[in-house]
Amino acid sequence: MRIKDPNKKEAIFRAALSLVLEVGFSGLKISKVARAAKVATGTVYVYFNNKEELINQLYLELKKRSAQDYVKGLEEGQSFEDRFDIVWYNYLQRALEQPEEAAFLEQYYRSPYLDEGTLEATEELLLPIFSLLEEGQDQGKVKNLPVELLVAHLSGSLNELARWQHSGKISLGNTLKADARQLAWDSIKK
Amino acid sequence: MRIKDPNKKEAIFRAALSLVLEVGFSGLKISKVARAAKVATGTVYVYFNNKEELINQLYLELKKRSAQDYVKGLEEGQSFEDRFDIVWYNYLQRALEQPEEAAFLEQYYRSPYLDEGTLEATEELLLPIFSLLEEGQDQGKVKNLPVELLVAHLSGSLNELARWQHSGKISLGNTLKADARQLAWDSIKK
Amino acid sequence: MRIKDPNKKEAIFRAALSLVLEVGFSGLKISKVARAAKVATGTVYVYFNNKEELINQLYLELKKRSAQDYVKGLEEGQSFEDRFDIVWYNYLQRALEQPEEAAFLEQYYRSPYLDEGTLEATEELLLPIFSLLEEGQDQGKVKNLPVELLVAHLSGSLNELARWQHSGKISLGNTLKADARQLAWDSIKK
Amino acid sequence: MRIKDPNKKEAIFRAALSLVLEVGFSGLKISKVARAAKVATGTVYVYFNNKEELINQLYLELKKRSAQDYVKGLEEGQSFEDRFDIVWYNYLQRALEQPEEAAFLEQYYRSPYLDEGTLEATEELLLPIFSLLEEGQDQGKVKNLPVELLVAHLSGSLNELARWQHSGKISLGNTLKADARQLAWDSIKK
DNA sequence: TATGAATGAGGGTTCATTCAT
DNA sequence: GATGAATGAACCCTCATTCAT
Repeated sequence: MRIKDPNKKEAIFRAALSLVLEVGFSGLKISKVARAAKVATGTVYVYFNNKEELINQLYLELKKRSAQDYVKGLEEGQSFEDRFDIVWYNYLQRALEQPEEAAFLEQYYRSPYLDEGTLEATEELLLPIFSLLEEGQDQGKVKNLPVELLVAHLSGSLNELARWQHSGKISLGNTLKADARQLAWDSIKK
Repeated sequence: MRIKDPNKKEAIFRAALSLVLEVGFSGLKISKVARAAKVATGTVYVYFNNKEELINQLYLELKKRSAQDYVKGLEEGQSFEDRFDIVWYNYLQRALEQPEEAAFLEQYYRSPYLDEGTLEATEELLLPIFSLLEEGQDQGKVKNLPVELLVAHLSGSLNELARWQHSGKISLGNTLKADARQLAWDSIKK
Repeated sequence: MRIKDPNKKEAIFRAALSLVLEVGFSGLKISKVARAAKVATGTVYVYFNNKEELINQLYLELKKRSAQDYVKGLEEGQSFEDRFDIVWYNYLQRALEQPEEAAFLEQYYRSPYLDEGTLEATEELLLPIFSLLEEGQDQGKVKNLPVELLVAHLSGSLNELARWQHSGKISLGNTLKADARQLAWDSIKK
Repeated sequence: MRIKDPNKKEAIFRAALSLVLEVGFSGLKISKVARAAKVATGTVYVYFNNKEELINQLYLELKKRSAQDYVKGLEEGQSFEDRFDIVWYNYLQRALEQPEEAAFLEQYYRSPYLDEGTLEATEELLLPIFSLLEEGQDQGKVKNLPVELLVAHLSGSLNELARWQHSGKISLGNTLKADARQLAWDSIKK
């Protein structure tokens, strides 16, 4: 018996992701995914039981990878301000570099494929960010508002910046990124 | 002879909108829209040549209505701060009251129905908001950053707040709304 | 009560006929017929109970008109040869001048609208032609073959000539018409 | 892996043909074709991109097959009269045996599916018949008229005979066939 | 009678999924 | 496991017919 090829699963993920950016969620056809991944249609069903499972597994995968990215570079002994900066830049960086991801997630949340269980499984992935902000509050550096409010505010701003950049309405060079970070910081700082 | 019933067009709009929130864009079937609007399938085609046209007209309609809402209550002689407040609250209010609208717009931008021409037709609708911020900059009250950056930041934050409220992750009472407005204000003020 | 307008019925007939030539039988939509006849869709149903009836009445009408045309100019005292000539030319003339009619009839015979009763009602219309050939046989001028065979042969040839003319594959001037008549005559003459 | 089954394409052709005879061109529904061919609806689309393509490919196929039939039995060294006889009988035979073909072709020429390119592709298929008549003219056996006129006359007559036979208005036994051939021959012979 | 908006059954086509190889 | 032909439910849209005016 041959063994499942992890490269193929990854290729299918990649294909699905790039297709969502290209043709939207409603244009995501299994046959197109297969062609883009250079496998046969039926092969997709070797790795996923059905389209829903493919989409939900892809969601999970994306969330895990992004969560890892957000905390990249965080180390013991860094000041709160430094840690905030790192996370903020990580988040922006990923949003800018992976426009497919945002496209996918936006569509996923509104789609009939959304699975409550899968959703819950990813909630904890943002815990490090919540903790970070609580840490800032404990140090008296961040406004004493519900962290959910702060996270919604910050992530909403960041995602929108990436969207506008992607659609060409703004052009984020290093200066503008720093300006945006300043906006974020000014808003939450005590 | 019966004459075209404007209520029907509106009913179809409403039905389409609420279905997008319910089942997503990819679940938006004309037959379902018709049923929800309490008309026959064919009737939809009396008012719209095809699905694409329905969706684009709905987009235009939503944009126009929201643009009108944003500037509601603005009057001559108000201070910049007051005007900012009004627009900010108007925006939040509409986002909270019309979750279908956000659902529709998010999906529209990613859909194959997106029409460049239709898009352009709505660009000017945000001009009043851009002007307002420029007014604040002229008065030395708002940071001298590209207004696009400011608008992306503010609207991204507001939309995300509405999303989190709608999904139950936060609960925006009057106090929290005021807090959020403070976040916004602190971020852009000079 | 207003009275049915015979001009409208005729206009509908004309519209239907010209549309069949233009778009074929399967492209014959009641709404298009109505538009072409400059009446409202519903008006068609004032004059005909349904599409089938419209088509069958049109068929009958065409058959009657053409049968009248075929014997136009026939008079007492003409020789058989002259009478054959007249009928042959009449038939060709009508086929050439009314390409819509041929288009309609060909499609009608193959269509699900074909009605056995309507068909029978037109059989007698060709009797004069059958009689004419029998007359020729009685005079020893025409081959003693079943007249149906002769009529099929002659009408098939004539219709095809008109078709080729209409499609541009031949160009029937007076000389060629006379040549074709000679072909016909040589074939049936004893 | 299954491979495309050529029998299926042929089965679809057959099904389409017999349906045209049965219910006419406008009654030709892909779903009915599929059922008659004993395949699923979608399978038709494995072999043809759409209805138009099915119809045009069928047209081409029929034309090719009939053109082959017409010259069956022709051999070197046969006299012109023998060759004319063979082709004339071949043509009649096919018309009698394949009434679906005539039904299909008549409708095709009047249909919106008619494709100019496909049409041209079949024009050369009749060349052998044109050549045959020219040969007869060269030998001084056939009237010196445009061969198009002769072909229109002969084929029109033959097709109509087959139609009348099929509709029961005549009954072509061997004697009557010979009579009809004599009609044809008398008409074109010098 | 005349109109054209409204209806809904039905057709062409797509595509998630299955299955024979 | 891999393939892609085969399947058929379901979608968009059309159009004969009806109906309110």
